[in-house]
Amino acid sequence: MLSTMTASGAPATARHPAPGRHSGDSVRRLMDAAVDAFADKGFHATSTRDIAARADMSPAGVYVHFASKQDLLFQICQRGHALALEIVTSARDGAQTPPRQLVAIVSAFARWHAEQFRTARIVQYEFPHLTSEHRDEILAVRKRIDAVVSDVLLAGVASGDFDVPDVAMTTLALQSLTIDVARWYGPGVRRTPHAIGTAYGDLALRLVRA
Amino acid sequence: MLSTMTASGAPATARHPAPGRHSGDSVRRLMDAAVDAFADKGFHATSTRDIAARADMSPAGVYVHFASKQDLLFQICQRGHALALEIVTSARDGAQTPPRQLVAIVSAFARWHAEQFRTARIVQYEFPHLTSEHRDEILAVRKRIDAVVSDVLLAGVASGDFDVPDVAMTTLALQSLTIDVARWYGPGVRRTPHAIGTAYGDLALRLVRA
DNA sequence: AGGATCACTAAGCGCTTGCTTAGTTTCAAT
DNA sequence: ATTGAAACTAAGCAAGCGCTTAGTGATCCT
Repeated sequence: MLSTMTASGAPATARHPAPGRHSGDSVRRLMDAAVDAFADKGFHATSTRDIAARADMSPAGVYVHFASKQDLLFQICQRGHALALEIVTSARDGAQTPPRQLVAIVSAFARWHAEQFRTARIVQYEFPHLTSEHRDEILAVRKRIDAVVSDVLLAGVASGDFDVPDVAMTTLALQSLTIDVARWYGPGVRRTPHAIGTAYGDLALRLVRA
Repeated sequence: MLSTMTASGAPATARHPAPGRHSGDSVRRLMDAAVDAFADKGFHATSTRDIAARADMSPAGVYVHFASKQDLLFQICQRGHALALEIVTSARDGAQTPPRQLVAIVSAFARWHAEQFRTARIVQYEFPHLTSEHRDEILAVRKRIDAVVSDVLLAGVASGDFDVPDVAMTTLALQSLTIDVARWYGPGVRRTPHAIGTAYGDLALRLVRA
């Protein structure tokens, strides 16, 4: 994993993926630190010195592993979107009928947005700050996530399980429901991510009048 | 120094601005400029020079009318939240039964989030960057908006019009639906704000199984 | 042992930031 | 005509920004 494709001729990952040393550890610590900082204060309000300090490193240490602050955001977004797509597709594949698939998708996705709300917040709200080149790459993954939901809706309409006058709009609404969890969820919310997932699965069924 | 005869905006000054000079015009131009900039790039990525330039003013001119960049954000948030509350309450007051009230509220609110998506984006996504003092003041208005929706749901459950197992969660979900419009709407979206409002009114009814 | 390569830091460069200061212009009220 | 207040600008300050450079010590490969 973590296939690093640095944009310019910047430092890439080691040729020897040697399991020795603790280099992979630093990459992980830096990404975790950046996720926390970006989710907390936003990309532009976070300084590279802030990220370095959270990872117990000097400011220059960041640039051993990442080409730039933007590169950090990009790799977090990439990893987050890949994870989101995986969650949605495997939720769909774990159920057979469209109604069950819809519930599985929405509840798993809502749960993820609560459990990993810091990553999800970056994925949903900070990714527009990427350069257009990187943004386009991410947008392609988002389209695939969208298509998974949309296809289940279409299948449900075809099978007569769903009553949906406007599939595109309902897809958007379902996404809104789950995505917005990352905005309002945080430490201090009394509901568990699991309970949120269950409740949102029910709400999704109501939206399609199953 | 050419700015005395700027050809931007309205052609002529007001005939008789009774209360105080033509300062209200500059305040408005600055707030409009800030709304555009904040919505486009985010609060922290926007410089005061950027705002000043969009308002055809020198960087120092901003500080004649606003104490700081944060003050600008605060006043935009304040005005935006006041407007949002007004839209929601007047939508409720324009209808009699809970189902009609719910449709009126959700469709008006969704429509506003599309029509004024720049202001709405700041209201929903940039206000956390306020200082905690200012943030608390804004949060009080948000609670009142929430209460309007929640009360209609409770009334509908009491009257037997709605079937809602968890009023708090459904209130949250209804807010998510409308708020998220500000995230995805923008120039280029083919649906009109009015059509979005109508569609979202229908979705709201489905959520409460009316 | 010697050399290359790595992760990492101290110091700092050039630039932009939010905001201030000192001064000019405009204009209503004297 | 003079005053006084207000709107506005040119210039610039201190601080913080992203990122680079030069160098250090540890580890690996002959």
